[in-house]
This record gives sequence, C-alpha cells and structure tokens, in this order.
Amino acid sequence: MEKRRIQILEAACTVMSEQGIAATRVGDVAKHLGISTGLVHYHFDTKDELLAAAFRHAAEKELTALRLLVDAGGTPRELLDIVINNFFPASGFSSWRLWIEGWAVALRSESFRRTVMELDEAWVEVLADTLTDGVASGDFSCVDPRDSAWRLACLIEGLAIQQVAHGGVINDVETRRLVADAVEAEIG
Amino acid sequence: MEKRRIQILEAACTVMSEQGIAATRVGDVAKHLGISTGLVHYHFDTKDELLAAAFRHAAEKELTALRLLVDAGGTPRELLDIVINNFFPASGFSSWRLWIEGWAVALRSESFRRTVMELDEAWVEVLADTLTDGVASGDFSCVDPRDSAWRLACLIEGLAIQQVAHGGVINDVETRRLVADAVEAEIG
DNA sequence: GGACGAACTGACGGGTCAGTCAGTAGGGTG
DNA sequence: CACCCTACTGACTGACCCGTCAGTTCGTCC
Repeated sequence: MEKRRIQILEAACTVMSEQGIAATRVGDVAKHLGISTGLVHYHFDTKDELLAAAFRHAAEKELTALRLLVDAGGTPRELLDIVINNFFPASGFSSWRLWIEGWAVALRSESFRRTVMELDEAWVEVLADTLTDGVASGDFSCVDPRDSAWRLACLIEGLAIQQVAHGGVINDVETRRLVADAVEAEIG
Repeated sequence: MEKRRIQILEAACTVMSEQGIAATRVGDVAKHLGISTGLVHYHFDTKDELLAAAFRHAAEKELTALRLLVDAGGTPRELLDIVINNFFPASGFSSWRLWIEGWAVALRSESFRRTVMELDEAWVEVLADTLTDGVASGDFSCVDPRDSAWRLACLIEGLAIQQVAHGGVINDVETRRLVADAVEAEIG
C-alpha cells in the first residue's frame, strides 16, 4: 500500500532528524511505527534507498510549502520577506540540521547528490523569480537578480551553518541583521 | 612516541578525506601505516577520540599556513586576495570536503563542535583583521569590517557547498565572479 | 469455500568492526 | 647480565545490524 510506504518515509525522516542520517537504523524506523524490520524491507530494498527516498520526501514537502506561500501572492517586498524568512534557521531548525547532514552525505552518495542539487537550485529559483518580479515592477533594482539570489542564498546557508552546526558568536539576532543588510544592498 | 602519534593523526586525515569521516575504520588507518589496530588503540583510547584529534590537527595546520602567508606582509589589497584565495574550493578541494563533513558531525559530537567553531571563527578573524587594516590605511571603506568579514566568509562557505557537495550550476568561474562582486561591494 | 496474492512477522545468518589482551621485541639502566 | 618499561602485534570477542526467508493473516475474487 502506498499509504504504508509514506508512513515509513516520514518515520525515517523523524529518526534521521533525531539521531542523524548516519546513525539511523532500519530497526529504529520500524520500532517508531511498531512494525517489523521485514516490513520496511518489503517496501524498500535497501537501507540506502530508504534514506535517500525519505530525504527527498522531506525536501520536496518543504519546497511545496514555500511555493504555496509564494503563490498566495503579495507585494514584491512581502514575497521577498516570506522567502527569506522561510530560509531561516529559526523557522525550521531541525530541517537545517538534516540539510547540513545531507550535503555531507551527498559527497559520497549519487542519489543524495541529485536531491540536494535539485532542491538547492529550486530554492534559489524561487528567490530569483521573486527578485525578478520586483525588478520588473520597479520595487527592486538589482544589476542581475539571479546573481543576487545566489549570493543571498549562499550567505544564508553559510550563516545557518555557523548558527546551527556550532552556535558560536553568530546568533539569531546577528544573522537577521547581517542578512537584512545584504538584502538592502542587493535590491538597492 | 609523539612522532608515531602524529603519523597516526595524519594517516587518519588522509583516510577521512578519501573515504569520508563516517566510513573511516580504525583498521584502515592502521593499514595505511602498515601497523596493527592494537597500536592505534595504544595511542588513542577510542575511535571517536582519534577522529576528533585528527580533524583538529588538519584544521590547525591549514590555519597556521594561512597565518604564515598573511604575516609575510603586503599591501591590504594583496593580503585580502591571499585570504580570499585560500578560502576557495579550488585551492584545497579535499579540505572543503572534510570541512563539510565536519559541520555535519559537529551536530552530534561536542569535540567536533568545538573544533569547527573555534576554527571557523579564527578564519573569519583573519579576514576581519585584513579588512580592518585596509580601512585604517584608507585602502578600503567598510561600514563595519567585522560584519563584512562574516558576510564574505558565509557567502564563500555557501558557494563552496554548491560547488563541492553537488556541483550544480555553480562552477569555479561563477564562484569567483560572485565573490569578486561581493568583495567590491563590501570594500566600496 | 477454496484458491490466491498482498501485507506482514520475527527469528536468524552472516558480515563487519571497535576495543581487549596475552605476549613479544628491544633499548635503556643499575 | 637481569630487570623493566615502552612500543608494538595479531588473534580474538562481543556487539551490532542489514537483509533474507519460511511461515502467518486476511481480504478478495472466482
């Protein structure tokens, strides 16, 4: 049944978030649902296949949620704030943790590599479209919206790492200030 | 002997770079030096302790090398180029791979967390000092050199991930262009 | 009601690997 | 020479965990 398959995917996401991707066991996923390990293997041939599918499942769900928010409409400035805020560590801390691990796994796994690549680029595309619309309507003035989108996205990723992975001097307040300044600089 | 300890640390770094941190076995490190696994455990109580020490060893060596380059002196502009170039994926591709994995491990390991935090902050400090010197000499004009340093460092980290972890649309040429534009924007 | 197949169980095989331990080698020291 | 201590070996153990498989349950269709 497709429903059971999705249950397993979501259980795998939960366990991956809690324990980390590398420390996720098939048995943990099964226990989380109160089913046998055999059933997990009935739906997914290997553990690697399960983890890759679960990671993609989580990433696509977040992307869909963002697109829904953006499609609801608003002024360019409002939409930009929505996109930037959705990127932030604070609004989805655990998904940043998963994402950071995803980049690391992507170094060795082709299926993870494809997923993080496609989804990273889709995020930036949403941001780039928002900037382009703002330029078209005269609200923003970027030299090149696509370049601006990449710079902002990468800046936020870097800040998220500082904040989420080791929580040093860069905290939530500082992150928002640094990003806000960069946004103003990009949209003129 | 201290010498053997360092041999083991450097062998561990090599294996971690080649196979990834999670896939590094004590046996692989031993084989790389032609010694027994028992000897590795004679010098390091646990595998976790070995990997954490090896990671710190590698990170500190790179930081020392950068400081040596900067201390050799030059115009603010030359020094800035040196620091930025040393940050780049191209000039040390394998260490970026290790670093990306390091962030992921830092999410679960206190000793890795401390290492990536201290070393990330030390890197930014070098960059911030370079900018501050340039502002003092009148070559640059940042509003706040420390903010500029963090923004540039995080931007480069984000770009490095795009390039190293999944190699999508962001390639070496594009990275350099995006960073160069950001540098000009920051130093006025 | 019997045949069939999809969903599911749980025990088990087999491989991997961290860490242990009894014992060896060899240089230094009294 | 005898003693000792550091460096080192390699076989072994115990734990872990993925994936398999024989067998069970249950709904559905002839």
